[in-house]
Amino acid sequence: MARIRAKPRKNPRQERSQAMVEAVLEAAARVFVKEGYARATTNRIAIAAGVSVGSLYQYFPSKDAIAVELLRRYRESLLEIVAQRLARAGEVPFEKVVAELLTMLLKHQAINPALHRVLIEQVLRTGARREILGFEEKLEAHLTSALHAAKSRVKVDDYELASFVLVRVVLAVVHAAVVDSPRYNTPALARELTRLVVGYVGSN
Amino acid sequence: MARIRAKPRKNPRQERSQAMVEAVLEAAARVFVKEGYARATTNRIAIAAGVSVGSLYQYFPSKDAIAVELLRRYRESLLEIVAQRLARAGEVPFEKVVAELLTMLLKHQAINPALHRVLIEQVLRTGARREILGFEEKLEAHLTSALHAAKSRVKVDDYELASFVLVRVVLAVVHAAVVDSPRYNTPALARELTRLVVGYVGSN
Amino acid sequence: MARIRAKPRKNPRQERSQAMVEAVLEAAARVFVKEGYARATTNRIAIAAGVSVGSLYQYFPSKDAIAVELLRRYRESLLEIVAQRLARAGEVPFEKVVAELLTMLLKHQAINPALHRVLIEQVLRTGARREILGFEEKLEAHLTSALHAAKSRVKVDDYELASFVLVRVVLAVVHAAVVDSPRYNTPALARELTRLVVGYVGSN
Amino acid sequence: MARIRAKPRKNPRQERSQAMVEAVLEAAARVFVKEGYARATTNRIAIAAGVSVGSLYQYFPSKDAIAVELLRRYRESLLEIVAQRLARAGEVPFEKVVAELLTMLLKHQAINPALHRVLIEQVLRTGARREILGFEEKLEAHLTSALHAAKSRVKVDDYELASFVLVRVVLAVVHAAVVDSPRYNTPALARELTRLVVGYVGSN
DNA sequence: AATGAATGAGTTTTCATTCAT
DNA sequence: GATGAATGAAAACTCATTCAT
Repeated sequence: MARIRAKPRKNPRQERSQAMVEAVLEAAARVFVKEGYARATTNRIAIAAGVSVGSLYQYFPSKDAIAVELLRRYRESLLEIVAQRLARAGEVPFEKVVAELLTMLLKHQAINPALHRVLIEQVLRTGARREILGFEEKLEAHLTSALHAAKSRVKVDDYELASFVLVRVVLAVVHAAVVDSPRYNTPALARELTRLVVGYVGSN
Repeated sequence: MARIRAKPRKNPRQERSQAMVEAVLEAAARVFVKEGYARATTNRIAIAAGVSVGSLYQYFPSKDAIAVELLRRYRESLLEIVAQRLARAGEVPFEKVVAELLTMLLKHQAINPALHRVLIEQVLRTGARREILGFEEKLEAHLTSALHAAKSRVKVDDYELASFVLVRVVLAVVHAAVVDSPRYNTPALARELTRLVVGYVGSN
Repeated sequence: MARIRAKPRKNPRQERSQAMVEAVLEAAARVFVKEGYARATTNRIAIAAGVSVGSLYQYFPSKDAIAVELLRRYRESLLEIVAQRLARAGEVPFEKVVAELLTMLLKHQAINPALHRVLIEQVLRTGARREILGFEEKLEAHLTSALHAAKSRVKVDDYELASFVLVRVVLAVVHAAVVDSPRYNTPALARELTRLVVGYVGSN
Repeated sequence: MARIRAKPRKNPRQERSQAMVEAVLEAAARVFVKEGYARATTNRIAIAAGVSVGSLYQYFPSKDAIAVELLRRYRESLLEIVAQRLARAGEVPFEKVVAELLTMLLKHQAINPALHRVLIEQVLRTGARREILGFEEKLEAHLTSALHAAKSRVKVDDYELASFVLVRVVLAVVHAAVVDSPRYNTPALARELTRLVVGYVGSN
């Protein structure tokens, strides 16, 4: 009997592995946030993931490696989101891009600052700094490009400095609104931030 | 004739104790920043402070307690500085207050975001959340007052929302400039931020 | 044809765990007696047991827990022995039961008063008092029953008081003979004690 | 002005010292019983005694030394009491001596088995075994003498063995009644024990 | 002599990581 | 590969004892 699948299912091994990796990462994220990095023992993570410690170590060489991967993914997804929106900055009214981006971020679809906070210090101690760091810098680069693309509508002198400021500003407010003060996480905040940003980079 | 001490010697006990507490806190700050919280063992801190572990435990019941105290002091001093400057917001041109404040903060006289970063996650896991938390909220309260005082010159609708945004914005940029990207820690940044803030809260 | 295991192998996990628990308890008993409770560190016990400290803590949450379990077992086994002998008190001549019991105890098959002595003070400070305490009381209950069963041959008024006295008397003398003054641990002592007991509770 | 005291007051120094020693011993007894030997820190004892640790060490070279002295005194006083009563065994009806002695002991004027229990294990680990040990043996010696003195009225064969048994019997029951089961600490118990003892050593 | 802060060796305990099953 | 018991280095913390004041 012929197998019909066009795209043959992934090797069950790999599939299983992948599921395990995901399970561990999700569990780790939960445990890191709930217990803090120090109290999140590998055993606890393994249990939360429904696997054995041994299996955990099959896929991650160390506890830190889990943190690194978590941070990597977190940043990757954020970066992607932001880059996509900014890419349209040349075409669309600047204000709209900003408003959209902020609304998106504040919906914390992909944002988990509590996790981010737990991870950042640990990962900084790791050799993975290189790979991981430069997240804000990458965002800045995207923004600098976007500003250049919208040159005519923008009133900043130093594009890089402005990008630096803007990236930090937006991330900080978004993080704060998502993690510390959810009461401020409203459409009003998005409008306010948009006003701030537009007021800073340029009028129209 | 009895001799009257002009400067009555401080109680040597207290004086010595105080010196010890200070030594431990300073050493802890250094070690926390240099090694990270996890690797900053109480023994290491004690050695760095030039005292014995036992003495350390005489004054701090646990490693966490050191972190809590450090964070408390850090925030207290920052709060004081900011509150002082903001108190003059009614009299002086708004722009000037902002510029002064930012310049001050960026000179990181009293600012040590690296330490702050190390501490924040640890202390959040502690019972001291209550005492420690609410730092940003306090800043916000001061700022809200200042905005009210400068009502006529300010163009915001929601004073509290604006304070929330501004506090986070300024802290984030300042911290980033001090710890992540010292290359941006320039007078230009202070000017830029001033422009951002003034552009946001009001013209004159 | 399927092979049917006559002796289904015990779960290796459990088997191993059990062996470890036993090893730790035995080692702890030795070390407690030899070094005293205070000097019996968990590391010393672990080494004596031929396991790692970590393993020790896998099975016992603390040093005290080891002491508690040791005392529990000690008393359990003693209780069993005594209860068995006393159960026959109704059928057999009283004197014989007493003689047998004493002989048994004095042979210190199951008796280790040195250990008992080391443990008792420590365990009394523990939350385990409840579980552990009441050992003598249980013995008294057994004895009271036995005395009731032998009513006709017994000349005591207050069965409970008599049981209290007898239990303490016998335990004390046996312990003393085993641990303090082994020179008295002779058949003569068993005879003497029997005479004492029989003289006290009843003639025939 | 002449001082009139016939017995000049002790040197104030010595007096003070003596008071301090007593204070420490009393405090230590309390703390040992309440907290157990291990948890009874020298600082706690010093505080309980209302003196400084330094002063404590002025009079006792070590924590163990306190325990040793406490045990020494405890035994000394008990020994004295018992010896006094037993000395009259030749003159007075045996039953009366026993009854008196038991009544006295059970009134726990001078008896503190809880303390005794805490001390014994610790002191056994000390070099002071020699000085301290042999308490029961001394009691036995006194009793053996007393039995000899009352030879005609006594029906035991082996005086030493009988003394061994009796000392342990009485101490155990008294201790139990004082510390474990105060509900049995009644005149009835004294009568019962008297009956036991008299039944054992001899009729009249 | 009295004080109590300082000491640091020695404990208990944890937990990342390994490895026999 | 999966499992989870075993490991032991390393950490937090205690407390008997000392000693400068």
